[in-house]
Amino acid sequence: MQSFTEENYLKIIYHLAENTDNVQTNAIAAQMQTKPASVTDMIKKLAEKGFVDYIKYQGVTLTDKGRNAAIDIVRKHRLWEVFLVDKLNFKWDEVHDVAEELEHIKSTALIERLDEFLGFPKSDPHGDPIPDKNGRFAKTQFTKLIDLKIGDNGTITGVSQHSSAFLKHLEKLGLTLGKQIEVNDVTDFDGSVEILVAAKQINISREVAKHILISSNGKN
Amino acid sequence: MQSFTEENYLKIIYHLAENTDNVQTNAIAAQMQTKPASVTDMIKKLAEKGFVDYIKYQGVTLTDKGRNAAIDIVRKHRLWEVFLVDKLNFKWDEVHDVAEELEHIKSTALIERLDEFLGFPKSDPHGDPIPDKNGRFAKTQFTKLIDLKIGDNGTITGVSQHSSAFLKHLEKLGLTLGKQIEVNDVTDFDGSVEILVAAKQINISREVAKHILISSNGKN
DNA sequence: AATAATTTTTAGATTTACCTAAAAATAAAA
DNA sequence: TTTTATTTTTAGGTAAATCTAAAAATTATT
Repeated sequence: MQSFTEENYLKIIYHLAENTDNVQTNAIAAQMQTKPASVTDMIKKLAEKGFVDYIKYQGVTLTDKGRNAAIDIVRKHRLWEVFLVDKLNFKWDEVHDVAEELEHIKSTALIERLDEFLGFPKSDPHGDPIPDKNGRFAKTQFTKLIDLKIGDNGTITGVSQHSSAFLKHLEKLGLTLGKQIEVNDVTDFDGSVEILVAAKQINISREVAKHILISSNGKN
Repeated sequence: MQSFTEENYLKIIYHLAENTDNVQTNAIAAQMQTKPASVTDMIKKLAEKGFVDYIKYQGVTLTDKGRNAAIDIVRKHRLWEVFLVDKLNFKWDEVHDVAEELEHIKSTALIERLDEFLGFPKSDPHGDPIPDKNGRFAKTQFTKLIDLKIGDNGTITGVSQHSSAFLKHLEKLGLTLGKQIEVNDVTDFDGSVEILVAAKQINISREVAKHILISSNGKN
C-alpha cells in the first residue's frame, strides 16, 4: 500500500505520460508544486518499490504495477466527482479539490459500492472517462475545439483544464457538456474563434478553445 | 487547521474526557496505539496551539477551541457512517474504519451538503448523536442494559462498543437498534442476563450487557 | 514516612517528505 | 566543437511524528 504522497506522484506521472513518453523530473516538480530535488528522492523510492522504471537523467515511465495503481486513483477521483455533482449538487468547478482528498481513502468495498450507487457512470462531470474496477475504460477520441476548421461542428464532450476559473468561464458562456457547437470563423488578429452555440454567436479566445474537447460529427 | 494526527489526538482526548475529568497520557497512548513519550510530545504541541490545557504530570483537558475541533470531527465521522449504511448499504459493523478516514476530509461545504443529503440525521448507525453544524447535540440519557433490574424493559438505542466482532454478535442475537427488550433474570453464577427480545428468551454475557444502551421505559 | 510501583517526561535517534546550494550530466547555441 | 544554458542529481539539513532508554515525578503500599 502506498502513502498519500506516493499516490499523488503516481497520479501525476500517469497524467504527464499521456502526452510524453518519458516523464521528466522538472515536469513532475511543477505539478507536485515541489522542488526537482525532492522529486528525484521520491522517484528513487517509487523505482525501488517497482512502480516506475527509472534511468538517471532520463526521466521515468510507469511499470504495469505503477499504472494500475495510478488508474485506481484516477477511478476514485472521478467517481467522487460524480458523487459530489450528482448527489450533493456541487457545480463542476467546485469538485476538484475535495475529490483530490477523497481519492486517497483506502477501501475497495467503498469505491465499488459508490460506483454501484452512482449507477456505474462512464464519465465524470468534466467528460473524463471513469475506469471500471479492472482499470479498463474507453480512450475516447476527442478533437480540440481549436483544431476544428470553419464549418465544422460537434458536441462538447470534455475539457482538458479543471481550474475553477476556466470552468466558471465556460459556464457563463453556456459551453457545458453536451452542447452542440459550430465553428463560424477564426479571427485573423488573435486567433480567437467565432462559434455558434444554442443559436447564439460567441467569440472565445484561443486559450479557451484549446481546452474544449469536441466529439466531432462534421468533417475535420 | 490541524493535521490528520492532531485531529486524531483531539478526537481521542474528547472521547476519553467523557469518562474522566483529566485525561492521562497513558490512556491516550493506548487509544492512539502509540507510546506515552510520543503522546507527551504531541500534547505539548496541542497545548501550544491552544487546543488543550496541560500541566506536567497532571494530564490534559480540552479548551473550548479543542472541544469544538473534536466535536467537528465526531460530527463528520458519524455523518459518514450514516452515509455508508443508508446509501451504500454497509452494515453497522463495517463502517468504523472507513469513517475513520473520511472524517479527516477538510471541506465545510462537503459536510453540510452531506448532512442535507442524508436528511439531517440525529444519530448514527450505533445510536450515537450527531452534532449539528454549530456543534450542538442532545446528550441523550442512556441506561446500560447491565444496570437494569429484573422486570425492567426498554428500547435498544445505542452501543458503547464499535468493534466489528461485538456488533456482528449483536446482529446474530437480533439485538439491533430499536428492538424492545425486557430483563427476565440475572444468573447468579456468572452475572449473565436473561432477556426477552422479539418474543424470544436469550442469554447474554455481562460483557455484552455492559455495552448495550437502553432508553428505558420501565422502572429503574 | 520510607520504599516500591506506576506514570510521565526528557534526551537522543529514526523515518518521511521536504528543502537549499552546489556538482554533474545532458541539450542547445555559438 | 567548444561554450552556454538547462536539467537533474548529490550532499547535507529541517520539521513532523514517531521510537527506546533512562530520569523524574506522582501515587500506592508497607
